[in-house]
Amino acid sequence: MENIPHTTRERYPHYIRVLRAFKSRGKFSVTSHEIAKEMNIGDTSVRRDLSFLGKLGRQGLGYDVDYLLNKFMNEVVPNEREDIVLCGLGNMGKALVKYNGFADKTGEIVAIFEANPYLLGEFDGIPVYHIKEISKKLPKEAKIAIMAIPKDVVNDVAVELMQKGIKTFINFSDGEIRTKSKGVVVKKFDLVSMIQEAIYTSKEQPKVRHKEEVEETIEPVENKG
Amino acid sequence: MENIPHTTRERYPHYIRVLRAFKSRGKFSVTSHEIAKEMNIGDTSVRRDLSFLGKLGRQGLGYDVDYLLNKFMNEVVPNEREDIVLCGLGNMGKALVKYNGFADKTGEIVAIFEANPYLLGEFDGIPVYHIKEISKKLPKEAKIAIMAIPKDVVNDVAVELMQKGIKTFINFSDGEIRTKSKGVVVKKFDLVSMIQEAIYTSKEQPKVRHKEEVEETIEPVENKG
DNA sequence: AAATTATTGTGTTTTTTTTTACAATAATGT
DNA sequence: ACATTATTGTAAAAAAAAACACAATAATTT
Repeated sequence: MENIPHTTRERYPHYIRVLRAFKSRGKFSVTSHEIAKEMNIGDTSVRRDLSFLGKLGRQGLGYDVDYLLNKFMNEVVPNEREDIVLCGLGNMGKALVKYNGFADKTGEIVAIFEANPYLLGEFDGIPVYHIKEISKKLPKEAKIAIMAIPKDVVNDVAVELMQKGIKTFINFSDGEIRTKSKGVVVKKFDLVSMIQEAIYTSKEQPKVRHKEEVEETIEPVENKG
Repeated sequence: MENIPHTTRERYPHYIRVLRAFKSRGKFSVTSHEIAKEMNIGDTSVRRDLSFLGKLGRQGLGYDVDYLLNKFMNEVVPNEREDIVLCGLGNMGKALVKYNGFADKTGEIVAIFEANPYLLGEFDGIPVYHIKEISKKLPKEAKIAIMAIPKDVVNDVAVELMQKGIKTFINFSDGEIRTKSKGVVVKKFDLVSMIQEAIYTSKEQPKVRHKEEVEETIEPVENKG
């Protein structure tokens, strides 16, 4: 778990996601090629990425989905599990709480801070405190904050959180977190950049690597229901 | 605009974001070093990235923020401007519409499709149609869809959209878009992966490249208000 | 006006990442 | 049981990206 290349580590969370998807489709076994296709990378990269966690596959066969998921959940995720606080319970905040219950996956939202007094109390089982109470109510172990508050207050609130020990911010606000102390990581969620990246990708000429192996991924369109 | 490296192109949207942030702070001029710090990359990378768009800076001085932004808005963005449709007007859908008005930036949400009949009509000035009316009401020029509908229907709706010509999906649903025809790009928004990536980044030992140039970015904490 | 300092743009080198190539192995068909 | 096919894991090569190094140039200081 030490000398794993940066790009590989960045991909690990996405392996978990696609493996879950395979599992939910009822797939028990999966090949590097199938994973690669789903992740838009080469199959050798998949095999190399996985090889850092041991010899997980079976030659000629592929990988067992459950085994792989277990490996990830036991060796990759636990080191990374953290308590999370959410600031802001507007549309975005609510959507994030309900998003897909990541409690079992990467950590848990343990507290919500919100300015509107009518929203205080509890939401989805999580305590909702007033935003002015951060210094009193911030759970000691929390190291991550998700910011979903208006742009004019996001930096001030972030500063307060930093002073209480928050090191990682995921910023859904349209404002910027400018003040950064050492060791603080800010990940900005930016829909505009996201859309533009998607457009770039879609306009890029498909890399015809390998040989002539341009594959149709289209499945017969089954209209259920 | 042709032989620009992949990583550079991926970063361009983020330059726009960072430059906007500098501008809103009242900065007129900016150095590659400052941009680099904000983007967590090296300053040489910044200069090289920008050099693909021409000689934009002034030696000894830096770059003019407005000039740079103009360059991006005129040469990078226009080629990438697209009409967008949104599926789903729940918490996430509403949050996305209100997010930060990207109409002037990367494209515009031109139609919303939603299953709940009480929400039909209009939201934030954008027409809201019933999800069953996609084939009738989908704007012809739309090539991008943002999916914010429940997991059990996201693939079916996506298939319908593909058949009407949508090529790029940004998937906020917790369900997967499995069916993919050729040329279709699906960008999955996954909070779990996002948080895990952020944690990885924050745990990584800071790359002390350059010399001993570990900088404190902390600004004096001014508590306004 | 000369020296100093700051900073770009780019040729070159280094590092990182991806791809190719293939031996090893496992199942399947004949 | 032998050939064929599928697929992993990894060494080696190639490609891509990042960093170094520095000439060129612009402002500022002395």
